[in-house]
Amino acid sequence: MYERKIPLTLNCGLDLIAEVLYGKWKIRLLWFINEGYKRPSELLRKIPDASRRVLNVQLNELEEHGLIAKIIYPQAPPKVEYSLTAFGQTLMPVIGELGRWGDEHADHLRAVILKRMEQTPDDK
Amino acid sequence: MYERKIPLTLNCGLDLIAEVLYGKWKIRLLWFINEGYKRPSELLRKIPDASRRVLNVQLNELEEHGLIAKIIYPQAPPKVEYSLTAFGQTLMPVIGELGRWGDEHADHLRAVILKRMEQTPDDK
DNA sequence: TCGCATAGGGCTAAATTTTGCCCATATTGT
DNA sequence: ACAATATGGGCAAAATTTAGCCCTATGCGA
Repeated sequence: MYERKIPLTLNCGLDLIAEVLYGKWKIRLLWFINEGYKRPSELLRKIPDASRRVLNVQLNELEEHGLIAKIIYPQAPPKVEYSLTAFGQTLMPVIGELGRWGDEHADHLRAVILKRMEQTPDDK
Repeated sequence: MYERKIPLTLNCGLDLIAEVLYGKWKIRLLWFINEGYKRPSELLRKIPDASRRVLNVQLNELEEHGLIAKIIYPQAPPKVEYSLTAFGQTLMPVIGELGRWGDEHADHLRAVILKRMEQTPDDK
């Protein structure tokens, strides 16, 4: 694993939630798991832009942070199912708020984001 | 500026809000600006862990995304003040929710985050 | 027996973000 | 004159995250 060189900041609630949600695909993973897509292969199909590797890594992190639970069925080929823990479920309304805000302001957001990118071709 | 090589995903509201909030210090910046810390030097003092450079960069991004407005007073030494735009203000309740969730579950979160880091000294 | 699907981890390279340093401007205080 | 304050951007290096490739294991069907 990667060994951090700059210490984390864990002062307030915003730091703490950031620590568990930062990660390109984490919110999406929680979202789809909540919708009932439980198996890693399903999730990969739902999020085709992500590499299989990162999904695994981020699923592991979500699990270690107690947001999702993993069931390994002792079969071959292997079968694995994730589900939200009670703790993870408490987060869903908050994620719902995030998505709702983004949806409500989708036009404006798309406009400003794209404008920023036009300044230099393919910018961030 | 940095030239992106992997295209952005801007499908749903979650993608869109992520695009404007991703950045180590952005949420904190919005938070403090909302609390009335308007000048860059004040914000830097409130967020001493951040480099002055990034705060500038991220303030610029927040401005270009229409979340904050910048007033430059034609003085010397220069004086600058940021404030939330009406659009930015609509985001504050959502950030409030994030912080509230983090605060409510602070003990649990600190525990699981630290446990993850003990697995290997100084892990992420 | 080859190919596919399922799941996962090691490892390196690439992508992206953040840091830190330097330079520039103008004013006030020492 | 020199230091300090305030703001900001160029630039390269460091830190961190993500992508991609390879290897493992089992069972099913062509």
